[in-house]
Amino acid sequence: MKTEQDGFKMGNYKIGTLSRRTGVHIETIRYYERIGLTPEPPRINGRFRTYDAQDAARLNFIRRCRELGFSLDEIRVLQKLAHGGEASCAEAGKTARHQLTAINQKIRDLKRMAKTLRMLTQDCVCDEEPAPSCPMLESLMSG
Amino acid sequence: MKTEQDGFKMGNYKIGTLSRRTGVHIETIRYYERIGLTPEPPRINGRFRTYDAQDAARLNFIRRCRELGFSLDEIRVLQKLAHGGEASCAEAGKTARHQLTAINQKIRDLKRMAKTLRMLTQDCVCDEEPAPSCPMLESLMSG
DNA sequence: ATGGCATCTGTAGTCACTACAGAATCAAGC
DNA sequence: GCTTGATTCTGTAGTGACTACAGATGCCAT
Repeated sequence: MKTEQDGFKMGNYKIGTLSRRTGVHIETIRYYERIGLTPEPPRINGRFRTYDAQDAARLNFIRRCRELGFSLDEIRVLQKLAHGGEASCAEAGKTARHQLTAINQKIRDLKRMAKTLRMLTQDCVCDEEPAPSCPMLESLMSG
Repeated sequence: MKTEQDGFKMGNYKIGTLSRRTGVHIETIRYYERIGLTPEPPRINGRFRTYDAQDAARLNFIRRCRELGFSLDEIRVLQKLAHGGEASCAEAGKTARHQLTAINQKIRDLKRMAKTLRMLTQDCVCDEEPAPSCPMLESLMSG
């Protein structure tokens, strides 16, 4: 039976378990700590980091924000807002809409790139009838 | 009237002019040279780099490829292909189609991100009626 | 001769990780 | 109790594609 000892409280776990539970790499967890995005956790015997459910929740929050394309600096802000009362919500909404605008711009850019690539690869029929020079590469060189 | 002297041939120019003509930053031009993407140009008095129209064409090729999302390593390959005869065209086409696939995947990812953000910011009506906690941040923390 | 650009080299910073090396410690089986 | 393998530790360096200096030198016009 598990008991409290060595500063290891019930329900706490080490970095490997936290990593498995959140899907965030161990090195990334330590990296977040190093840059001050997450707090320094207590240690067992002054050595092994220990985490609890709250740490896992915070890390999941960070992971989901990353999946939405927020930068670590933006996540720093969002984390503060998450504990900041009423005024925070409007701020958070602003940050999110700003991010949405940036993403939409990226989508437009990528669509333009895809369109150009489709045209270039359409011109490039060298698979069927080998030419002395490639129309695609020509186009890239002189376009 | 301009004449040839000090190893500066007619029609050649220095890095600043090349930068202005291609829209590639001076530092980036030197960076490309350092990593061996472009050849080392001759120097005036063993000091100032000199370029000609061919260098400008190569740099424009690189810039256009970058605008299409190719990595510098891919561009290295494409450059070789551009001088490689018939077999090269099929190779170049393959590289381009590969790049197109990657871009389409990125577009899908970004669309998913945008959709989630739209939903989150829709929930977040705090601008109109301030709530004690933000639905968007709640969702990010527990979703 | 002087002032103001342009260019030079070399190094370090950016972002968000990722990948080690080398040491220490833990956990489980015998 | 001992061994073996997994885990964790610290610290540093690498990635990609630049970007930003510092400090020196040189070119050109007035």
